[in-house]
Amino acid sequence: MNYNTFKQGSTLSMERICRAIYQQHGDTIKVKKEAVAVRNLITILNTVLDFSIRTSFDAMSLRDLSKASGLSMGALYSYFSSKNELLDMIQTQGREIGVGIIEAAIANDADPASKLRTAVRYHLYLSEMMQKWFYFSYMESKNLNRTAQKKSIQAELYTEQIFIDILEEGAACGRFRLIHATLTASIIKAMLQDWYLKRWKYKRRNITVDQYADFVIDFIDAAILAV
Amino acid sequence: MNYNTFKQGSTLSMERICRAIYQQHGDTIKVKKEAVAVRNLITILNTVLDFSIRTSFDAMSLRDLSKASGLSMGALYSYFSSKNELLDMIQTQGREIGVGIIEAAIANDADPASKLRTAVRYHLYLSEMMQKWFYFSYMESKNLNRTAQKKSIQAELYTEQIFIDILEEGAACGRFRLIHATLTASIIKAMLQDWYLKRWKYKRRNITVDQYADFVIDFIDAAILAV
DNA sequence: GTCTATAGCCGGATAGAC
DNA sequence: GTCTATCCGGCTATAGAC
Repeated sequence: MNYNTFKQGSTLSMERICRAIYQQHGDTIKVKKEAVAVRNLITILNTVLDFSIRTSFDAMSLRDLSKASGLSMGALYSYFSSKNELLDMIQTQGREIGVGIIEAAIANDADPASKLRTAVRYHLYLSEMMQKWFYFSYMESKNLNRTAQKKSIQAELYTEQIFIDILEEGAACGRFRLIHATLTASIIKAMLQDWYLKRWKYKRRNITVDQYADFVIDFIDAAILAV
Repeated sequence: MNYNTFKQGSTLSMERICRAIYQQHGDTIKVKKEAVAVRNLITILNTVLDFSIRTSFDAMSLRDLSKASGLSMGALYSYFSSKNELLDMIQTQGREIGVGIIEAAIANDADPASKLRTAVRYHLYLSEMMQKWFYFSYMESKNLNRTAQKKSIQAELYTEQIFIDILEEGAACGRFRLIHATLTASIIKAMLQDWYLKRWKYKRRNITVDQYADFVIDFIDAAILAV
């Protein structure tokens, strides 16, 4: 499996995500023609995600968004009822992206070591394909209200748990040397996050996601496989 | 070396840092009595750093800062000439913290493996002691203007280079197995950053910085030491 | 559905009293 | 040195025309 194969086999797309958003927000989105709504949602969200990467959601005024997306202030407000709802919308959807994809990928694998490699690789490929979303989820979670922030924390802990489970399974059957599963999962997550948080660095150095994945997997293998 | 020893031997303190800031900003800081100025700077900076951790610098209004610090708007403006200058001031000072400390710690060590362990440990201890500053440097660097942002990037690459050098030295003399030095340094940095970016997580799990340091060092050793 | 115009508010910054 | 009072620009959000 390499990134191109992964990408071509994936059904994820901005179109799909925005259609999902449209269907889940039938009450607040005032535009009734699905085709129009989805088209504009794609424009809006792409613009917001780009702003977030270049500066931040907070620093983006709705006038900025209006200008950059080509939609008027009035038009924007028929897709969300406040700037904060727009933030929530993207955060919530961002969290759902890929839930299930990694679990499905590792489901049919009996060997913990191979399971771990697959989980790492799929996570990296997913974050490569959906980088803007992952970046936004990480960097813009601070401005959320308390309940939304709790959800964000739970999502972080949930994906970490996937790694903890694999690590404990591997330790139990002697495939991994005895290591602190929770701490190991934490730093694995840190390595995965670095890929989408510091894309500028890896781009500048011409590191591809395949190289990064191979490297991280080798590094983890060396650190935890039983001898 | 453990964290307590490190902490007690360190001369770093809010007082020292603020005195340095006061001396470097003699032109913009209108308050002439050093004792008064330093005392208020400590209050101001502590308040700002706390805001950054709880929400963000952007989300903090100067009225918020005024209320929380107990200083009036007018008083605040005798310590900086604009909100943006306040940001720059903290960023610049934050970057200087600990430059030299890590280099000094590893200077007298001949063995690359031991050098690497020391660099990791000192970096973690330093970021533990100065967590607010490290957090601020990382999270609030996006709002900087272009020149300040370049400096921030250079600082990131500079500390990374320390690790690259150690890794290449160790690979050259056969102490480390052949690994991609730049990528290895990157993920080591990611592990170090996780400590101060996700303090809430480690606190919740009762992981101390000593435990984290021991763990990370062991993990890296296992991954890169030649067999 | 989308636009323009504008209400109403909030935040950064300053002037001048004490 | 520090305060209060105030200016003014830019922001979110809405009203109403097309």
